[in-house]
Amino acid sequence: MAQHHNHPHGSEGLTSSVLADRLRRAGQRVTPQRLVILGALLPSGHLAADEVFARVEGQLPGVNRSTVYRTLDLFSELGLVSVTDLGGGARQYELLDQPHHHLICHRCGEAIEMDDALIEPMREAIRARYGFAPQVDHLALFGFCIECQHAPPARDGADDVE
Amino acid sequence: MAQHHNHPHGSEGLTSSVLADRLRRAGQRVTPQRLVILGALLPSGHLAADEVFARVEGQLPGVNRSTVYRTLDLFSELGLVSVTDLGGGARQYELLDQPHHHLICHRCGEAIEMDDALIEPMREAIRARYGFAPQVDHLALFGFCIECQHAPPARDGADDVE
DNA sequence: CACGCAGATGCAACTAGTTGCATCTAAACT
DNA sequence: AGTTTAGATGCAACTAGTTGCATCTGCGTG
Repeated sequence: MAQHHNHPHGSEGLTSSVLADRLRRAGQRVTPQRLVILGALLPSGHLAADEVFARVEGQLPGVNRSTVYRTLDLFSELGLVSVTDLGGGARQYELLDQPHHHLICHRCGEAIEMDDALIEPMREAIRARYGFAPQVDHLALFGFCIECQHAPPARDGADDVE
Repeated sequence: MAQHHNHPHGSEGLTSSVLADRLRRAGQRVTPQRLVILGALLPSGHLAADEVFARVEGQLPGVNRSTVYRTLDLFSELGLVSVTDLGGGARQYELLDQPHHHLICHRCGEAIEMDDALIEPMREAIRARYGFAPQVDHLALFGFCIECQHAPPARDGADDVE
């Protein structure tokens, strides 16, 4: 019900120029393609690579799909965007501001938003134990929601669960 | 009884018939394809869908790739196998016995094996807070390993890391 | 402000994964 | 055993994502 029009973990404070700076500081080149792709991600929440491509092509005809993929990949490695498989066929890309996470029900498909505080201890523990610095900004954990936990493992017949 | 002699998180104790039972108990049909696919996963660790397909086809000529995908998908939902994107192009499927996890370096690609104990608290917290039962048996977390943490974000030029 | 070149892009062919539909079959019920 | 049917499979066309290579360009250097 409560559809948040201002998405709760958006990127309100970010602008293209700030992002260009982040690119430059990371030792990466600032190209028109990269700026437009970044711009395409600014307004909304999750976007599939194809949706990004569509927006980008509108602004910069001739860009190639592989450039979009490669750039999204780069941004993900730079920690600028998160890549998440929400189980809906295509991975979802999102400009990263506030870390947030999803719990996705294998049975009914419901996605619950999860507080980052719940994974912070794990981050710490990993850092302490392995010296590894995890970038866990957008986790998708699959499992069963409270309603489906005791229901039979139906898949798309989707009996009377609602 | 030794827990594991060969691979550290294998499925030594499992046999086809046990797995067939698990299928049946879950209200799923037991078909030759499913048994062969299960069997293909028995011996080794990670397997890409395509490798599974190759093995299956050897035993049961005529099986279709989509059957393999659909079946692996089903098994994952039943909690029989884990699906993990290790960043190497194709997702890795593995018969699930001991939960285990990987820390993968964005820069050098190294994969560290992570103790399940580090994520158990998160599981608990999620259960307690949301009533959601997460199935986190094979997590892949990306980030930077201790060596690469202070190195420049090079990708495949792979300059002289020390 | 021209030059050089590491690195970014475009292109095309490829691999990986998904889906709608017709047919077939496991298993429930006579 | 024979019948029935929900659900599994095969097929084919499709979407999603990757990669090698030739060309182009951002940006550091003189």
